[in-house]
Amino acid sequence: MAGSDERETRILDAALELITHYGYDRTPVSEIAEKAGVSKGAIYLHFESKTALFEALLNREMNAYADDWIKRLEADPEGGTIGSVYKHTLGAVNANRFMRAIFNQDRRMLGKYLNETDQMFNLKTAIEARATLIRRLQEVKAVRADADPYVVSYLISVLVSGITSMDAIMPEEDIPPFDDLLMTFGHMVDSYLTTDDEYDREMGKQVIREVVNQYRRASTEVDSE
Amino acid sequence: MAGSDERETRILDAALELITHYGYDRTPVSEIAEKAGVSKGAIYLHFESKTALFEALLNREMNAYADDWIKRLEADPEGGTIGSVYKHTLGAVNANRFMRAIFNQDRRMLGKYLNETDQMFNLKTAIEARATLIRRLQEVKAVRADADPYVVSYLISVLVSGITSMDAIMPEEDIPPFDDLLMTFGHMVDSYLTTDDEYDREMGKQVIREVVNQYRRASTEVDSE
DNA sequence: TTTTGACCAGATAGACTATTTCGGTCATAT
DNA sequence: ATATGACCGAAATAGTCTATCTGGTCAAAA
Repeated sequence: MAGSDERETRILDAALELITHYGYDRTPVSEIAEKAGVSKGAIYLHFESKTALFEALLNREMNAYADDWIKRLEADPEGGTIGSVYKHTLGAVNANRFMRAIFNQDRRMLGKYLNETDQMFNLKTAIEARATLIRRLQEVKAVRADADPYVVSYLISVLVSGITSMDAIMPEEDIPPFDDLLMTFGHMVDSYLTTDDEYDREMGKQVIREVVNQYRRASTEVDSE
Repeated sequence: MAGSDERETRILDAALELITHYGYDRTPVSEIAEKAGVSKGAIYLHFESKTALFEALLNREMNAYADDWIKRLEADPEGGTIGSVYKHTLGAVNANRFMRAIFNQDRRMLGKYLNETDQMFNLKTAIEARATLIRRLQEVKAVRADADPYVVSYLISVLVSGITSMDAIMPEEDIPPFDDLLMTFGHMVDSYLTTDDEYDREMGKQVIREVVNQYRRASTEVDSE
């Protein structure tokens, strides 16, 4: 299977563009095929169903999002605090229209897929993953101990969701520049969660680096499976 | 006009119950009349149009919400910080289903009213009002100077909106208890914004008390106009 | 004067049909 | 083997007509 992988990519590319533009419901498989330059039947050689195709796309974009997140984190010279982790989470989510729709469970774009009984993406899982990081940072005293990890993680998720979807509620021109939101958001999280102790903060950075590396390893495994 | 005021109240009560339950579009004036125990014509003696009725209700609920907010603030022994102000904002919004829909611009409940070109409620105005308080607190150094009032106010509004509407996106059982959210939210805002200096904090409490009193006076004026 | 409810024009919902579109399959061609 | 596109049944959509309902008015009753 030489060009097969490349073709699958082309199909997913086509699906991504059409779905982000017209939404899941209004994107027929036939048009995905046309845009990808293959026959409709060929699509069913790669994917079991439209739902499966969509979930493959979701999987790919999820990894792309994670890679972007890591890249942002590593590029940040001041990165390493919990605030920066979430700051770049927010940045990465915002940069990917598809993932934005996923995190916000946007009906406009995801349409009938949201009716599927067991979606592969689950908000609670995402919140819990973030909570785990907070918990580990608490263990090394890089995050204040009296914060409830799940509650904090939930609030941060609310913020990420809210910030990346306020344009649906409010005219664009009343929304502050995204970079300002990013910065303030990071400061807010940091000043609430990060401890004052220099030593503990360094430990925190290490933990975050560990988690990032784990994440990177996990995502490359998935890619080559 | 003796019982007229009382009747207007009854009409608004009926409208509130029907609209919060069925939404603006699916609540006919005739049903409001029936529930209020008056004729349909009578409603048009009190209000120019369905829209005007709705806005009268909005006005009333806005004041009720403000009163509730003040009551919560005053009942809080630790109240007085900016965090407590927003904590009780969140509490008051959450307690009023109607205001929740307003702050979140909920299409389900507000229906065609959202198409009205100039609604009396404007999110930007609300955000700017909150920003003004932050600005005044900065003047007396009760709030850190490097925070951009509009951006901070915007983020807080996103949180308030998000927290009171996540149930649309997420199953109830995955959402932390509201009181936990309230507390953490308050702490977060405080630890980011409130300064360490004891004296400045006292000044801050005074400013907040002033604003609250102004607010109370303004709202009673409206009530008796 | 105050209140009512019959009344109106326009909007909405419902029923029903005709047509198109869609996800998915499979005989055929390459 | 691999890929195609005509084809299928189911479902959505568009179109049409009708009956009901809605916001708002106003002559008449209280």
